[in-house]
Parts: sequence; C-alpha cells; structure tokens
Amino acid sequence: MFDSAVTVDLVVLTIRRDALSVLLVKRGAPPYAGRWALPGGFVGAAEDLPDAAVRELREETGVHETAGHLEQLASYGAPDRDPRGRVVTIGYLALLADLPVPQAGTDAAEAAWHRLSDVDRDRLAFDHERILADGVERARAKLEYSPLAAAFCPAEFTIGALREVYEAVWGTALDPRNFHRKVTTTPGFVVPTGRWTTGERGRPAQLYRRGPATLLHPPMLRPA
Amino acid sequence: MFDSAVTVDLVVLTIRRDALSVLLVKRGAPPYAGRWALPGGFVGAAEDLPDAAVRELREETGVHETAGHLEQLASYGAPDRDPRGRVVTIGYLALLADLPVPQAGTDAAEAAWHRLSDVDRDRLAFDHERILADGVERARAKLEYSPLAAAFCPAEFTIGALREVYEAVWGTALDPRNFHRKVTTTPGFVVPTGRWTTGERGRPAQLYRRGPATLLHPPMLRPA
DNA sequence: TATATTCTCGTCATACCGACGATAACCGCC
DNA sequence: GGCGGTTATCGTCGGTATGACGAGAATATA
Repeated sequence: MFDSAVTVDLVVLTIRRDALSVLLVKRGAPPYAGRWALPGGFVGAAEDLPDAAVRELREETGVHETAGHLEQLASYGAPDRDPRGRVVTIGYLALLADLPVPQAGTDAAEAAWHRLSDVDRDRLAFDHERILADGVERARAKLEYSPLAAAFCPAEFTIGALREVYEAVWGTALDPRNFHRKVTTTPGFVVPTGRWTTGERGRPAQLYRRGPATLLHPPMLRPA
Repeated sequence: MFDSAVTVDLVVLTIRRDALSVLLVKRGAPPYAGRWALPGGFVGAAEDLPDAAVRELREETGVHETAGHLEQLASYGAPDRDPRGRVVTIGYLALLADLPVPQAGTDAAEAAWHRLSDVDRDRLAFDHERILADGVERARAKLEYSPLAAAFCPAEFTIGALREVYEAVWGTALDPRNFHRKVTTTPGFVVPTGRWTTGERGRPAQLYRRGPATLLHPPMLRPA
C-alpha cells in the first residue's frame, strides 16, 4: 500500500472543416515543458472523478458539458509514466460540436485544435499518445452502435452534416443515399424538425434533432 | 493536488451449472467486516495496474490469467466511497472457465462463487454493487461483437456449450439450429478439432477451439 | 426395441444492405 | 430566363443475414 497522485486527462474531439481534431495544450512547466499534451489536471481532494473531468473541460475549453458528450475512457498507471513520481490518471473522452475557441488554462501556455492527421504522436507528453489512440478508437467504435455522432453536431443538423461526421471519424466515404435511408429509418436516431436549411449549396435539406435512442438497432457498420 | 490510495477490484465471472456467477470474498476486517465484496487489493508501489489485477486474480483464485480473459473495466473515485479515506479503485473484468475452486486470500475470511441472481446487492461492501453491475453489462455487450464467450469455456468445447454461455449471460433462450449456423459460419469464431464428445446425452457433438477472430462480423445480436 | 435427447443440415420468408438510377430543389453564371 | 453544378431525397434490384421451423442422424437409457 502506498499513495499516488490522481489526475484526469481529456481526449477532446471535434470536427473542424471535415477533419477529426483533438484539443491539445502546450505545457509551460516541466516535465515535458514546451511539448503538446492532453488537457487535464489533478483531482481535488473532495472531488469525484467525473466532476474533475467536467471542471477541466470547462477550464480548458470554456464549454459546458451539456452540449456534447463526456464519458470515462480508461485508466493509466504505469509506475514510470510521470517523472515526478507515481501518478495514476483517469482518461476521459469528450465529443464536442464545432469550434468552441480554445482558451489556455492556468497551467498551460497555449491551447489549440490539431487535426488528428497532423499530430506528431511521438512528441506528446507522458503516455498521452496511447491515451489519444484509445480515445480515437473508442469514438470510432461508438459511432457504430450508438447515436453519438450527433454529439459532434449542433442541436439541429442535416443528414449530410451527420454523414460528414462519420466520414471524418472513420476516414472513409459513405454513400449519401444509403446513409440517408439508414439514419432516417433507424428508430430514435434522429427526429425531423420540419424546418429546412436555406442559403447552402444544392437542394435545401431538412433539419433534424437527436432522437431518444441510446443504442442503434441494428448498428451502423463501417465498410470492410 | 493530494494523494490517494489506489486499489484494483475484480469482477470475476464464470458459468456454473448454467448460471452466471461471480466470485465474492467475505471481508474479515473493517470496514464492512463480514460483508461480501469483490476480490481486490492495493496496487504495489512499483506495480502497473494490469500487473496488480493479474496478481490479485492469482492470489484470490489460484488461476493463471492465460486461461480466460482479463480487461480493464472502469475507475471509481467518489470521495466518500471508502470510510478509511480517499481510495480510487480500478475495476477489472475477468471471464474464466468453469470451476477453479476459490481459495481465500490473506485478507479475506472466505471466498465463494455466487449465482448472480442470488447476490444480495444491497449487502455488498463499498460501491461494489455498481462495479459488479458495470462488469456484467460489459460482459453482456461484449458477447455481441467479440468471440469472448469462449473464454467461459475450456480449451475444447461444443457449440451447445457455447450456446449455454450466451443463454446464461444474456438470460434468454436461443434457437440451437440458428446459433449453430451463426457460429460455424462466422469466420474465425471457432475452428473444428475433428474430435467428438462421447458419453454425453444425445448425439455426439464435434469439439471446437477458439478461432483467431477478435471481432465478430457481423455481430451476434441478442434477441429483442 | 422404443423413446428421449441432442446435434446437424435444410428450407423459406423477411429484413437489411451495398450499388446505383432518377428526380427534386436549390445555387451561380451567362 | 436558361443552363450547368451541387446536394437532398426517393426507388429499385440483387445478394446476404436472420428468425422460425421441419427433418433426419446418432447417441444413451429404459
């Protein structure tokens, strides 16, 4: 028996210009000063883990958790993962709609969105490369059997916008016609608002809201 | 910033006489002395989390982890979850084949299998009711899209035995003929050994081993 | 020998999915 | 206004997977 510091680290994902992107902060203090890292911080002495994750998300992004989705990812506790000593971290995964402008937290010099394809994974601090990979894989898998793709969208969105979420997260193109059929016929996935877009390119599209379903039956399978 | 004790707690599941069962230990010391709890213990000062889980599994059941399946479940860190002070626990889920006789560990007065339906959930120590519920739900979900049901079986097993695993975990009856077709036609799920059972009731059944697949395509969906 | 039990193979109707055609309804431009 | 470009939406068709169920095979047991 011994004591350990406990932190939460956040994999905050969003879609920016059709690219899956992650929020990173540039560390201002050792260890790993000047390197990019996942946002996160120490859990308070009387604070529950989800509360700490919500607090860090608010501090680092200024976003209330209500808009998107936040869930626990996994825990990481290798004895040597932090040179300062024993630190166990609880990873959280957040999915947010577009473009809350990042604002640097107190202990971070800088915060910015990075396209996932541009992240230099070897340069991330601590074991954050592994945590990031786990978060991305979790997001990819969850799109299959849950309606969580809508967490990347604003409250009202078109089927086309939802399809672009799938395409960005999975990195594959999907047939617009089959996708439209699948989404609109899966019970509880989305509900039509009766309103339409205007001013966009092409034929106006109906706007939808998130439906009540928590699980997709049958699931949306990614192409082989 | 503060320091916390770190423990691992194990949800160890097996199938005994067609019933999903969980390994519980009776606590010999306060807090919760005399109450049933999940097996677990403190993480060593220089020990990684998975190593601690494997060690506890071996200490509490005498089982090498190679036979079954072990994965991280989730972490629990409510400030008041342990009356002794701040303790964050990492839950692990273990799926084992039948009947390794439980042996009490050093700090447990008694260890025994409990049918899930017989567990008096309000009487579990700490927040172990919640951890157990999360573990069972994870197991139920994973049978759908992974070949993990075979982790409940010995190295060689019949399709009927595999079906009984699904029925015990899901609590539903499955059609033997459709189940047989599904399992044998899903690539990599099971591989035939060419040997057959003898001495059982009914027509002898072919024995199978676990196949190389890690994901089932398409998944085995539970009945609505 | 008869019966119960379980395994294994087939059949059939239905649901779902990938590929793709066709039309609708907007835009900007000439 | 007319025209091409773009996106949304609806349909069709064939292959595949699945649920419901029949039927026979191969054993143990009475």
